[in-house]
Amino acid sequence: MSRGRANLKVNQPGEEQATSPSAASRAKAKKMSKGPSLGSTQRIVESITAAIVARRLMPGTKLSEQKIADIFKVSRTLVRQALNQLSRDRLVVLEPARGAFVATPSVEEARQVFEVRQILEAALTRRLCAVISDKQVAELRAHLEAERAAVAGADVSGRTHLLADFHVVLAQMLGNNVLAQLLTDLLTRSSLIALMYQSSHSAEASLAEHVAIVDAFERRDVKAAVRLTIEHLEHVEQNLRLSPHETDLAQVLNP
Amino acid sequence: MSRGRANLKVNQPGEEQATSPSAASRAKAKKMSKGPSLGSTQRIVESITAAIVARRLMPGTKLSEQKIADIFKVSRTLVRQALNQLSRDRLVVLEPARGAFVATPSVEEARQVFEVRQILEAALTRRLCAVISDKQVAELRAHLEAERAAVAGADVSGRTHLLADFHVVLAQMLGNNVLAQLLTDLLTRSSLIALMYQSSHSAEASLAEHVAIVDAFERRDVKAAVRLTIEHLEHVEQNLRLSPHETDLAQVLNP
DNA sequence: ATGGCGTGAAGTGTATACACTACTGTATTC
DNA sequence: GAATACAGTAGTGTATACACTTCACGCCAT
Repeated sequence: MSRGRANLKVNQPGEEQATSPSAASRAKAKKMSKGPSLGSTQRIVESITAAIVARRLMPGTKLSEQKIADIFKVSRTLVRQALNQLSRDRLVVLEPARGAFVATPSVEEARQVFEVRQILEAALTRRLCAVISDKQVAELRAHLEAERAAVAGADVSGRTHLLADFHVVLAQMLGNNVLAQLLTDLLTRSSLIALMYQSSHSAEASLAEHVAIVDAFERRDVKAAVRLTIEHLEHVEQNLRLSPHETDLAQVLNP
Repeated sequence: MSRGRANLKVNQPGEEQATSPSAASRAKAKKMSKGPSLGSTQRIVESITAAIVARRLMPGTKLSEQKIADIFKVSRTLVRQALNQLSRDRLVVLEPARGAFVATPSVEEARQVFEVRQILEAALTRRLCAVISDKQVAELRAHLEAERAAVAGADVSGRTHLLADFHVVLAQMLGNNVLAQLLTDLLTRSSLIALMYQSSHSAEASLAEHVAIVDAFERRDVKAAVRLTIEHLEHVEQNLRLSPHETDLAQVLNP
């Protein structure tokens, strides 16, 4: 279960297509058939990201370059590229001459991430509510149905992904790829934060709140939609065990 | 001037310190004296960033790995790392098997960047206005004085940097490093956009608007501060020559 | 017994070497 | 004469090799 096609694409649902029009047209003009060329290093990034979000790599874990290189059957060069990329996403921390470690976001950082999310998503909701179409509401309904199925099932990884994806879908509906990309990064960090501080916010509660938000969208009730969005984020944040588990040290070491 | 402390820190004014408490304490506990280790590849990133913002590297310019490696007297390895990092910052575009080019942000991307900036900075202004101290207002006054000096002088690069830095300083005053970092990235992209679409927004006008915003801060006038911030960004955006100069091709080739 | 110091191994940081892809210029054919 | 095919070349993509830092174990001294 280590290699193969185990990567389930946790990170960018929107990908970063069309950074520049020339690049897009050029890529489209040539061959868009061959797949493996795009992402030999990307594959590693996505696998590690998936492993972190799926709690198979705990915060603080050392990521040895050579070990990862052996696992993926590539050289350290590509692994280093992947780790650098993950470092930019704040999922791993690079300590000079010491190595790469799964990030251990601080309480303060967690607070800041959620503050920025609240800012971005409140504005996003406000703007989207003004321009959303019936068809897009229907798409959201479909997404909620997928969430419902995942929550009902036992696929923890897929559930987490879908619940987070809801917010990204909103950004994409606004048509702002820059915002969508930013939000994607913040959501990935949120996932790491949630698992590190053992969020007690149940998936059912998140789903219910998503439903309420979509209901507000359908009514074009801007006030309610924004309020529900803010409250949703507050609920998620408040259900974090926001005490640095230095306390674990006293708890773990009892005879 | 190759190594040592020659890096003039163009990009992150806040740096990314204290990503995790353990990392911070560890770095502090050991030796915080030796400097050169931090940034052999960072130096290249900052130099290229500075060159782009200073209009010494025009959009679309190819960045050959070997040439850059020769210039900085390093191997292609470090240059590739730097280009990857710049790619993540959207300052350069990496085309597979073709090379790295200075990014040519589309009109649509420019619009999106400014939309996100408006969202973030409006909220930032609103929140900061509620908690800003007299001492911080004084700091802003000092920053404005530095801007005034730069605008009066002939240092185009420093002027651009200071005018952009104003917005980052606001974010730092809020104490939200995540927001500050996000805004830093967006401002760098804004600089590229501004030079690419030849902004006609004068430095004097920006400075005047910054002064008006700080005045509103001093009065704790939230409404006015937010309005002035939004208007400021709208002015900057509206003064862009928002027509992709593909027209240049027809304009340049007439007999 | 404890604390400082040197030596070794493991691992990161950088450089170099090789493989393979994409472009340029030339020759060939219709 | 124009378009296509082909070979050479420049440059990227990846792997490997080497240098240097860090950590750990052990030794010696206090």
